[in-house]
Amino acid sequence: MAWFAEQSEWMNALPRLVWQETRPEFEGEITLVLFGPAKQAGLSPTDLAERLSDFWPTLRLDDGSPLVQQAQAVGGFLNLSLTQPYWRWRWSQGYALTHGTGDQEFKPETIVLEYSSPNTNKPLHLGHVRNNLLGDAMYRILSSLGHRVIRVQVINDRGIHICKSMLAWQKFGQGQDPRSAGVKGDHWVGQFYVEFERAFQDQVQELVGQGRTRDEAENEAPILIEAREMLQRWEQGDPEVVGLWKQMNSWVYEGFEVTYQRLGIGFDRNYYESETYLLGKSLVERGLQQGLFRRDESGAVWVDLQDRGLDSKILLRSDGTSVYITQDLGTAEQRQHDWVFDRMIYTVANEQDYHFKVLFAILDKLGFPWAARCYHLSYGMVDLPQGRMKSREGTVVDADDLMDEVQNLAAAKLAESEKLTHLSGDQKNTLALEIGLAALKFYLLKVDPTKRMVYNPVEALDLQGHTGPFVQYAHARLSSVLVRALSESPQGSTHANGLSYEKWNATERFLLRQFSQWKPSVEAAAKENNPSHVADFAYGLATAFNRFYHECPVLQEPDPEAKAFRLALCRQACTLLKESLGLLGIAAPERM
RNA sequence: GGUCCCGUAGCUCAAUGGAUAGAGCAACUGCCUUCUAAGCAGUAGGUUACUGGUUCGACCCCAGUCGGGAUCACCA
Repeated sequence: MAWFAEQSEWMNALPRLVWQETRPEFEGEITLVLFGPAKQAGLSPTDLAERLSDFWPTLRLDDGSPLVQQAQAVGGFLNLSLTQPYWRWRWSQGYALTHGTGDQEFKPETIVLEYSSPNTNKPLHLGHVRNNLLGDAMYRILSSLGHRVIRVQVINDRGIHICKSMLAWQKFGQGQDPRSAGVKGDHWVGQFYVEFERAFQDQVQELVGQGRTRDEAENEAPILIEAREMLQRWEQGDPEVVGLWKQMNSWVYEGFEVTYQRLGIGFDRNYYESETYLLGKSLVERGLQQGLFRRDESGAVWVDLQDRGLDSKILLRSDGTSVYITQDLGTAEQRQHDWVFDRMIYTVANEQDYHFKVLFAILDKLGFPWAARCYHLSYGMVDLPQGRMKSREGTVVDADDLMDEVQNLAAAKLAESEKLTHLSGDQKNTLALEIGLAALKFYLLKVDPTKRMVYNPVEALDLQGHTGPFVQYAHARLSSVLVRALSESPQGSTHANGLSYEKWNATERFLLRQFSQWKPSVEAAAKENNPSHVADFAYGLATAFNRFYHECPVLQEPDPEAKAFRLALCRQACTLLKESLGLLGIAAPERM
């Protein structure tokens, strides 16, 4: 709306003009909030509106037609109705994200985007699913605006946790593998992690029975000592242990890959902790030489961040081994080396807010100029209606089970429908997954990521109302109209834009107005790292279309101009629904 | 205890410091002989946790109180 300000010197003198969408209950499309400017000008809002009344008619489009049809002051608000020529012009400009007006200041960036990053001792669960969907949606949103986005994850493949699974497999696995046992690889390895914990707890109980304290028992349990020995042998490169480690991890990766594919997400590069932790150690050594860190009497290395309002943090243990944050330092530098990124985004749950403050502070202390361009995309935990997920109580929602559930529900709905009886079994399965995933993805993405949320299975599986399938359904109805139109008239009116039609009704105009929200919604989502703005757009457009569909016949419309106009509205609505769903990683089936 | 986050309809969530705080679910009314009823139209549901402050204007900003969560490991 820059052209308003450019038109008038004295309007330029009024700072901080606030524009907003006119609320539906008032006439007009765009509203100028007059309170602030009125105060600056020493006028009452009504007086200011009066002074402005001569101004609006002077605004013209390039072809000389008027821009503002009517300006109506209501209290401190000035509601402007824009002319049909404006909307027609706006529509003719198209709604593409990467072209068109206002792009002068846009600079494409190289963005490293980390998400998922699971441990390799357990299958993925609901929390990972929120993480994955957020990361995937941000990838799609940032890419759609023209950025180069590199999707990465860090694989925590090293450490005591994986040794526990390895040891339990040696003891209880009876030489079986996922294939022979008929279990998905990540679940298979997860089972042995649980087996380990069980055996460990049994041994602790026994030791406590023999008179040890719980702390002593937890330190002395033979199976834990064995696991620690295994970790040492791994660090020394013992071929047998390393071979087993590779085997276990490959089973996990196979399992993860199946889950990722079904969920529809992927990565451009994996960073393995086992490959970057040494790099982290050398960074710490360098900082030590530069006097940025200090070594205490026991030999442990610390960084003091009290000058930045943070505490001291250990970087290397007294035995010289690295801790969690050490590998993050190394991985970060490796990524800057690999991609020379402008920005790096870490999609990690908000329980690690402090960890990332510390990480970025250390990177800054080490003198990396890009440290300030690292960002923690922090998201809230997913709770169940009865509270937090707890593995001990068996309430963890498994990602694969979750997808089965949503697919089965959608399949049941399809089976009772009489619309799609001609589809094959495979086609129905694919469609059921697309619809089920739409429900799941939309449910998780429509919420502000920073907020803790509740996953209620009953609501998440809903296919009606404020849901993904609702939006898909609008798209399917549109597709159906467009297919029929095409078969009616293969080259004819389907390509006319209907722009000469002038008798728009309120419903048509409202639908057209929605289109203009597309780019602002995507830009807001990118700026705030919040895909819910895109979900909002999709839902709002679907709602506007449903009303239009109900009130305005398209194919039966006798007036050819009106029909062509409505068909053009349908084509645009269909495209934008599909694209907005696409940015959320949701399929847009043509029938359902 | 220190630090950080959160508290909006019965439930789940919206609302760049702006108009009468909006949706969906659940409840209740209507609408399929008409392009897909996974839809549309409507009714009902609120002291935005509480108390002050700033402002022409506060769910939003500030202070305090209460309630919930996270974090403060030589765990990852």
